[in-house]
Amino acid sequence: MTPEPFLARLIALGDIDPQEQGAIAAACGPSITLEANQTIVEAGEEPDFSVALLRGIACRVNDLDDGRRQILAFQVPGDGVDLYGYALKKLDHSVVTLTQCEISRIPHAMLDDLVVRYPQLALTLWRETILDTSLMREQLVRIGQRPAMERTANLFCELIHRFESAGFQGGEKYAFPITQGTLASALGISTIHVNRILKQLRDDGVMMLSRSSLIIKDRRKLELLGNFNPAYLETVKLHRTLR
Amino acid sequence: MTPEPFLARLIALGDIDPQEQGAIAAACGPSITLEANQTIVEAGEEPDFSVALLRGIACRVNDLDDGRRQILAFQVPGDGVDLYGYALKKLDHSVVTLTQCEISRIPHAMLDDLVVRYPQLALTLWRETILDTSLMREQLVRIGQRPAMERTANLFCELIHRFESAGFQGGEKYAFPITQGTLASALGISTIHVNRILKQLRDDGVMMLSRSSLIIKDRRKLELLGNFNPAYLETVKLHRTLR
DNA sequence: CGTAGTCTTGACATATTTCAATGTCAGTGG
DNA sequence: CCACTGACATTGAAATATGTCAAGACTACG
Repeated sequence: MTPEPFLARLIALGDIDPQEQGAIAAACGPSITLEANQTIVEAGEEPDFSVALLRGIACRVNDLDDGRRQILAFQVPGDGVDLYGYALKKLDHSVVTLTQCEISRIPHAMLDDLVVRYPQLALTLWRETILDTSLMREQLVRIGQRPAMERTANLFCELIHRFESAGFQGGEKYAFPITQGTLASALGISTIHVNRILKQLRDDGVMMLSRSSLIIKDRRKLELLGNFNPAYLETVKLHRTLR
Repeated sequence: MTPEPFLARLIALGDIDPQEQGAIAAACGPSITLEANQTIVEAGEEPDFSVALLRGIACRVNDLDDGRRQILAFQVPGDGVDLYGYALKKLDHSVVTLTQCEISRIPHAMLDDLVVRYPQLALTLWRETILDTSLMREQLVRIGQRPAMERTANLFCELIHRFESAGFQGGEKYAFPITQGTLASALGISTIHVNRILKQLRDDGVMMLSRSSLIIKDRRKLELLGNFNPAYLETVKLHRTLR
């Protein structure tokens, strides 16, 4: 029942004392397992709970009427995937699983209680939603300013970095059962173009994305190609505390 | 000294009682006037205050080392332009003025006090940052999924909508002293292409963007071209309260 | 063993960028 | 009042990146 990855993340984000940790743990519902390609929460809903991702990869998506889909952000274990729904109530985008996932629900009523009793905790949850926004800003720069190759390489740099922060020390091989079509929705380019870019990365000995694993051959070169600067991922370490 | 537009926005966003309103008003520093193209806060800084925009148009930007610039969001009067800096401390992007602006600073120390004393206010400020994120998500869809014409029309639809919400009932003419180069940075296309799109919109009798004003000839057509659905802007009306 | 989903590749169409030249306008100082 | 300047806008032509279409190959799974 203990939602470790989520707790670990909050502790990394804020100065949470044992009492607060206990309160959070108590607020988290039992772990639920979902298959790949299932909707965790859907745009337009007004759920009375928020969700923490404990295992697996999910993503936030915004769908247009005509079927176009933009992936806004990938989510890794420990992320609060719809905390924004707590402050906002009505969801303006969906969260769906990309692999099998394990999640835990946190009733909004419990959060009401927590934020009133523990201002520091409220601030930390607030910070979690803001860091999420940080990723989205970076995604915006990626899609708005970087050409396809740089864009793709840059995204993989971020993902590797985040996998490591979430505790996967893959070395050079990572489990990554994500289709090229999914990558296309994230990168804002066509599936076929994703394929071409991946081929080039493969041919150039930079990385290989096969069926369900990602193999990094030359991380240095990948970071160069992606013009990657991890500064925005390290902001995590800097934060204010009310104590 | 009263930061009306900002107060008005918070009241619209949350259930703020008179005592809380007074506390916010007291926390806001004197109004400061800035010229166009000045930096309000800069990425990398760790300011000890946050800023509310009272008059004028500003934008959040993320600059790359090599000079590329992505505009993340436009800001209109009433917006809190760097509240995220309160929760995060170290800024990961800059905010710059696009026109002459009037701002007010709110010391973080005051905010510390406010969020501890008034949980409802903390939630409202949190919500303000989240709504900001909503706009960024929409920007992401715009840039990732919409071709240049739709993208441009869609952005103008959003801007008009927000100008109106902020109290400008222009009818068909809006003050909009924004250069095509700025629009290009926001839209993720080249300045020259922006020019071509604007020409087409002009030739088709949809809208005209001249020196410093925006004239909407056929709003219906603009919304059609932009595939505009204002749902995400209306989320504002739905929110939870701790009372 | 077939089927469905994904991946791969090539040829071609289109959108967008880049380059280069010219035009417009507001402000400035003679 | 006029010439000059600098920032911005406009346009065309050529180059490039990316999308679309079509066909075949691979793989997992029933």
